Amino acid sequence: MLKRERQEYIVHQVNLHNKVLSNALSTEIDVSEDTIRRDLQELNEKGKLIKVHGGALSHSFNSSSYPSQKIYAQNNKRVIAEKAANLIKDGMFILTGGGTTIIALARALPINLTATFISGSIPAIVEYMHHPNIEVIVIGDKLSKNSKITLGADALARIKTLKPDLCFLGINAIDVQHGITDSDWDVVQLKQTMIESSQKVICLTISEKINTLQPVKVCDLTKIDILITELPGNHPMLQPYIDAGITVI
Amino acid sequence: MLKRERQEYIVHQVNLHNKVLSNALSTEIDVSEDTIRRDLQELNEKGKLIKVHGGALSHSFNSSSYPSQKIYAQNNKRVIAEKAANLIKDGMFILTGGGTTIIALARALPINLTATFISGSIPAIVEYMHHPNIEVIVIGDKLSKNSKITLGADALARIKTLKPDLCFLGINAIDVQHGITDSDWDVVQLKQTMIESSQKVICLTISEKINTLQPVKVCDLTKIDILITELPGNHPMLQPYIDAGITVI
DNA sequence: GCAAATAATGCCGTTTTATGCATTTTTTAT
DNA sequence: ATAAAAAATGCATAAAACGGCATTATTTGC
Repeated sequence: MLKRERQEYIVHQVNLHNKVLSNALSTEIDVSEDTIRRDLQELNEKGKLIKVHGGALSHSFNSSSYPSQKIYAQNNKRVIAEKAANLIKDGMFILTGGGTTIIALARALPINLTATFISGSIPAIVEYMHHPNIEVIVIGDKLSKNSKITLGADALARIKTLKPDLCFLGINAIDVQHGITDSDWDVVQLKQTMIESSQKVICLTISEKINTLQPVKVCDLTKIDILITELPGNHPMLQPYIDAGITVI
Repeated sequence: MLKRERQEYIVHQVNLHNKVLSNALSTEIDVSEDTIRRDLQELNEKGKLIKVHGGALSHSFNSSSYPSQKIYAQNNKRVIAEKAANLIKDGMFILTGGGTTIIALARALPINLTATFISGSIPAIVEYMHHPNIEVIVIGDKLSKNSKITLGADALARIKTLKPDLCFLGINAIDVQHGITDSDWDVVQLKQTMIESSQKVICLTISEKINTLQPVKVCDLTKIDILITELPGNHPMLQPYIDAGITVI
């Protein structure tokens, strides 16, 4: 079989099955694995496929191009995301909610982080999915169109069975008197369950939402371990929360 | 043998077999390999064939199986997706797997379709999410990086509690003798469970995968209700499946 | 028809390419 | 952590390509 012919065959197989294994191709075409490896290398350089350990993947299936929607107050959220990402260590189990701040966090994660992320937020899951060493556990249930997160009894039940090391929550309103509040009943149910399950609760919010109030109460400040905003931890606006026993970063 | 005559013979052979080997031609026509090489060189310059190390390939072989093949397969999948989309009526409960064909189906859905889609495939969910009147139920579990679908005991258990009207499966190999087969053990478990739960099973595949075999068996043909390919339903290749009692579209 | 010019072909030494094998290094899975 | 699998590296070999050159056909002009 001619080299070119063989390479055409490989590309065809990749496009057909989305992936190929080097050893399978080797026995199939009856050439050494070295030859296959060199073929994959060349085809990879030509951009015809993506070479990975043990085989190759089709370009189309892997490079999922989801339009990364613009995030309001992007810079502030990136600051927050980086502070939050620093708290995550290899091997941790991490539960996250949804919202743009959490997506910013997902994007700020070091590419080689080895951890397990649990979430029902589709946009967040898409981000986690792109990290090779992150295991993703999807919380299933009915998908809420507004928040793009799964909400419902199933999701609650599943979260109750977990004991993650950290829980990251994007919050919509926080106030010394009323604690954390939100606007959507179902989302509040979910957040409450997440808070109860987790060993450590970390709330993320831009300072705009500090000292604001929403109709439905999530929890008191005592349930929160860490609060992250884009402001420096010693900013006067945050002092009341430090006084309430929260670690403010 | 005249030069012109010889070159015409070579072109003829290339068009007939899609490839020729220099040494074969040399012994066949009984001229030196140098002559053959020079012939191939000239024919290559004239665009009659593509010269490669050791011989030559027909132009059609190259162009049909390389860049346009992708578009070709894409078009086929769109044809399949449209046939499949026609089966979906307002109000239905629909369970879908993962894979590129299913994503093509998700994209082919009418924008105002009112139905409930259940899936563990993240790319498919992302598509469903964009339809305002589609309710999405996410099947949760550990996310498989390769297939971008949730796999595991939880997913299986959840699916067993459902009785969807339709189940759309993208399949990787189908054969009259062995039924549907696939390459990944966990994916097979999932597909089996989906098939058992559903009232009607619809398999989607490009015709290239018809009459092919993979190592792990999913189910017999008897479990399938409808088979959709890009070919017309009366194509001779599909007759055996019609004989097996499957509705072929 | 014949000689000169031109083209085609085969041969040969050199260079390039393709491939497999052995060894070391890296990655992956358990 | 450790063992197995795969990748990278270097090397050897064989096949093929290349370019020049000699020989043989073929054409062309007279």
